Amino acid sequence: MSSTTGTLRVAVIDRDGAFLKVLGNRLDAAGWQHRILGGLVPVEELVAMKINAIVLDMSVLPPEEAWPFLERVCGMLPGLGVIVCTNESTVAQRVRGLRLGADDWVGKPCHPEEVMARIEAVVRRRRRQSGGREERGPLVVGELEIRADQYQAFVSGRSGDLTRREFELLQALADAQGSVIERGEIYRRVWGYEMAHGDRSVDVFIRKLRIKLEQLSPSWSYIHTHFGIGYRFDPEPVDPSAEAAPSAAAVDAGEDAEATTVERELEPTDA
Amino acid sequence: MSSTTGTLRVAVIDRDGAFLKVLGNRLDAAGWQHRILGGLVPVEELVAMKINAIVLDMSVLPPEEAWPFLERVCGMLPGLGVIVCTNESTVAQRVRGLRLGADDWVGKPCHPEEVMARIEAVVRRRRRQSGGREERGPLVVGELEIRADQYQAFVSGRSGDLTRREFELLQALADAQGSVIERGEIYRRVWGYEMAHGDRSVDVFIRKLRIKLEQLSPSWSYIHTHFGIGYRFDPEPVDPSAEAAPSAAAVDAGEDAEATTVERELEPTDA
DNA sequence: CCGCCCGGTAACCGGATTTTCACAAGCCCG
DNA sequence: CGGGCTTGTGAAAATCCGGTTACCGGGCGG
Repeated sequence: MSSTTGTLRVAVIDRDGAFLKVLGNRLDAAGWQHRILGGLVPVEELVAMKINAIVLDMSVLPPEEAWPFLERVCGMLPGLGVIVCTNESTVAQRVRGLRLGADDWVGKPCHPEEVMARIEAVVRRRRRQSGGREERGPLVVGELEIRADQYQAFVSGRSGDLTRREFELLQALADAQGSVIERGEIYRRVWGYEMAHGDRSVDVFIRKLRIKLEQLSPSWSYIHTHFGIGYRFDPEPVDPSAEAAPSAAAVDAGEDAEATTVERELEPTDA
Repeated sequence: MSSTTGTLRVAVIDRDGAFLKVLGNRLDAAGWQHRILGGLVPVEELVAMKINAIVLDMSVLPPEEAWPFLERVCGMLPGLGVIVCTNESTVAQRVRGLRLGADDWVGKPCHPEEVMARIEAVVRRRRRQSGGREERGPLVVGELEIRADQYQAFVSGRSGDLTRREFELLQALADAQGSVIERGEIYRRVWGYEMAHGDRSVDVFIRKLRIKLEQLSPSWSYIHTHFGIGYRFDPEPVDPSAEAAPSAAAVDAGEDAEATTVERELEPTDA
């Protein structure tokens, strides 16, 4: 379950040193990003933080501000998971908090692991209902537009006709923005399990993808090979002068001009 | 806040008479429909009940069945709010339950009002993203008019004679406006629970729907297949010329010739 | 009790996609 | 400059997928 959660961004509004310390450690251990806030924070700041959830101790807020703050937060950030984690409380207070929009209410003292499990539960539910993918705006790199909601890449509205695997591969590469990924890692991310020794699937799909990307956007080069390591995704304009002459020689040596991608402007050179 | 909740359907699996009585009263008072279940219930039955949330006392289940049951319920009904409400429990148990998919875990004794507030909180998370469109006006796409209040689609007043499932499928597709939806997601939205591996129901109903939509509005194409992924709903006028004269298509291929792969062996054809 | 409607399942088929192979081409290092 | 290992290529072989049709069984109204 937790594996599906991925990395979360959490804000904690509290002042209880011991609790903060131990919770902080756990959050770090889980790889979640977190930020401690000492008290009342403008809601706009929370918005800017792009967090998935907030853990709030009502008692650190000035009493007359606590409820309005909770209401404001829940109202302004409907997608945010709100877990109130506070000392003793009455049923009425808990009901009030939950009705105001809090997602959960835990009494202190509480185990940080449970707090995290509750955060997960809250975020999980929120994500599920959104159908999994929604806030993933189209990613634009070079001339390419990668649209997760379409499982497809486009250039000026033109579809790349990528198959599912090709698209997932593209996405995995693009997600790494600029860094080299090893084959094994690519395989794990796209295929979902460990690559068998000697499997060339990644290479083959890299090729298919390159072909389709070049058809789509011939003046850019997107996938770069790192010998002995893997591949790197990085859009860069291709330099036309460099390859015009040499490539022409290589190509016309063979016979299969049409089989591969395109008849470029290698023509001009010798024609 | 509670005003937005509307009427909910809740199942309670418990045997604590006093608790059931007082909770039942509150549920009635709130106008929520509820059903008391004495113990282990086949998940299929829960599916058929179309409930929004379930309140579960783990201790009424045989100990070796409790966790698997919780897991099964959460796995099969991802949209269902699951509130575990049980006697004493350890942190580890609560964490386990929450990680297994439970949305909340309350210890007994607890105030029924709080249980209800927690149900609301859980269900609220669920509805938020889905847009809570109750008063969905007739949706018009292409020639089609989708009327939720009639469970039916029309073209210039003529009914499509869609069955309930067909209509729900259409609606689910249309709600996604333009995005590709995976089969599993479609199934989840229309059937309400997790699709079993190898289930072809979606495909078959897509076909039935396509047939009826085509009868209704032959000059439009609404449902598009995305191989290996799912379907996309997007009304577009069908191109009559395309199929009328296939030979013509080949000739005028000039426009998108390079868009698709097209390894054209230019010479063989007429040479 | 009969038949029809509707949802759901099984199976077949053709086409799309993925995997696997064999070999050519490249890169690195000594 | 040559060998050894890595990557690019092309295509065949193996799978996977979706379209379609037939059929089964429950619910319902006559």
